[in-house]
Amino acid sequence: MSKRFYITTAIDYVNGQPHLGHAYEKVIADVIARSRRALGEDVFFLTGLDEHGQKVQQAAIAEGKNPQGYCDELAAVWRAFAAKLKLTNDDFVRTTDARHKEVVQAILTKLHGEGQFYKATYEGYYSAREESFLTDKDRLPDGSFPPHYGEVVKLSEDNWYFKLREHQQWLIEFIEANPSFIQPDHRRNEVLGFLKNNALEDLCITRPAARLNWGIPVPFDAAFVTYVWFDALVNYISIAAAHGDPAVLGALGLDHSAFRVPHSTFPLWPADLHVIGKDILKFHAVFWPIMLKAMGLPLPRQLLVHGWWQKDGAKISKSTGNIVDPLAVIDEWGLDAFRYYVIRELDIGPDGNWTDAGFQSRYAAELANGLGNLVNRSLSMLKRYRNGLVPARHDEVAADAEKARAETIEHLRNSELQGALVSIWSLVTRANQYVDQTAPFKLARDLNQAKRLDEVLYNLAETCRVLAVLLCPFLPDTAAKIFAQLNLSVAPDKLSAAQWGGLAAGHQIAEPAALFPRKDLAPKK
RNA sequence: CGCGGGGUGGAGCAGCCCGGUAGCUCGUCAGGCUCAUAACCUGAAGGUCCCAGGUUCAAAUCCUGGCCCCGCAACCA
Repeated sequence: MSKRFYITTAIDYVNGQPHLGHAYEKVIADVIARSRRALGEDVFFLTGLDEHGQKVQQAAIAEGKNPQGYCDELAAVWRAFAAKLKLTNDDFVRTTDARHKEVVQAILTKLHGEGQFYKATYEGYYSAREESFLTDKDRLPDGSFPPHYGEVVKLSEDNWYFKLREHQQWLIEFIEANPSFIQPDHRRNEVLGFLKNNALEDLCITRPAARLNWGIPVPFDAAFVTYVWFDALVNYISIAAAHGDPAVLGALGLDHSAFRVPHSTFPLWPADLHVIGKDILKFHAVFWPIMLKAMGLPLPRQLLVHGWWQKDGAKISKSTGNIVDPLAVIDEWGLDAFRYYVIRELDIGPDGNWTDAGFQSRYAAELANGLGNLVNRSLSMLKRYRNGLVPARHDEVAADAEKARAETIEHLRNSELQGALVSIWSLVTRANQYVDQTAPFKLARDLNQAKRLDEVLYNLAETCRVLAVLLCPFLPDTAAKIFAQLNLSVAPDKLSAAQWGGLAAGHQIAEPAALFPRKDLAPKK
């Protein structure tokens, strides 16, 4: 079996409810996953949850639950969230999965055996209330610690460390030699600047079990559990191993029979794309490559780093209530409208600004009046003037459709999702102009123009079909509706199907219906 | 001098790397059309491209200095 296109999202920390930022990242990854399938590739799309750590343990206790039960409940919420977004993920990892723990422990055992870790004592100021060490950055200008930390005491603690330091130069050279490894470019420059101007500290990879027991036990030292990065980041390869990836299994000396998977080989690693937010860039661009190098595994091909959303020009914050609830938006406006807005409004990289007015504007102008109205008017005329029977093929709009298809494919190959939508909409605009220029509603009144009317109606109907194919990765529900209205039982989800001329003469279409119902403009609330 | 992003017609953005007619969406105004979800199409008005220097035949774009916003460093993608 040839290697699949392996794409991941960050795994979310199961410490609350999903919000806009989570939804955004998942939609990006899903559109890319669907695009790659549409381009004919085998895809493996992984998302999931990070469930260990102090905050989860505390939250569980605060609710009178055991941590696993607490995680199980939230995992159900997050799985439902993924389903609501219609993510086409092939697996859903939880870091409390036995399959994941097994790989984490195998890695720790291997690297420990190779002398990659050492134990050291850390001495610092410890806040019992926050259960964390404080640094000088936490101090107030007068040198004291803010009162919300409670009593701060000097404490020393043993932990295990991973030798990051010695790989610094290698990593700089790698990133410089592989400009596409971190995208967009300014994020790469940011990492290089950091690496060139700072000496890496070795990475603390444990927490004393006495202080934190909700974690994966360190196999060579029972007094410790694994601390976040050797747990969370590893999900990208633990799940590959669990599916029988030969590269990971081989590097770790594991046997695929441990995972009871049917595949003898299931090549996934290296990942083609890690989709992440800018906040975790350092961990993915610095810690993760060095961890992989130590394990003897190749690095992922690309980190695609997206920005953050603001709402109405201000930071999104639970505490101030300045939030966007993706589930509420989806319930009110539909999933595709949500997916469209976040991809169309904000290019992958910069920060963006969610406004309800902007959302409604794009819904009305681009979805309802642009795409929706085009499909509706095109199919309505075909229905009215030709009883819904597709006329003989005619190629007047073929060149424009082909241009949109070629541009869209090029954008999708480069994960330029916003650009792809712009290209698709250029065809929507072109088709609406075409209606105006050819005026089929006038041709219909003149029996001598019957042939010309046939030509125009074919061009419009076929354009609708091409649009539906191009939209599949972005707006799966809408694409399906257009196919249904065209009475095409099999949704052609491959971009090759967007080639002009797919509708057969004499084909009977179904009933047209509004794709994006107009909303009363009266603002709610 | 902690790091990073940004300041472009009324609003939101693209263009900047690789100088050469300032572009897009929304809004406004005028016209056209009536197939369609009061949708669609055409045209117009509207800009000191933050400021000041510099380089250049030519600067939104390159260089220097300054001003101002916003993130990260604090639960959060």
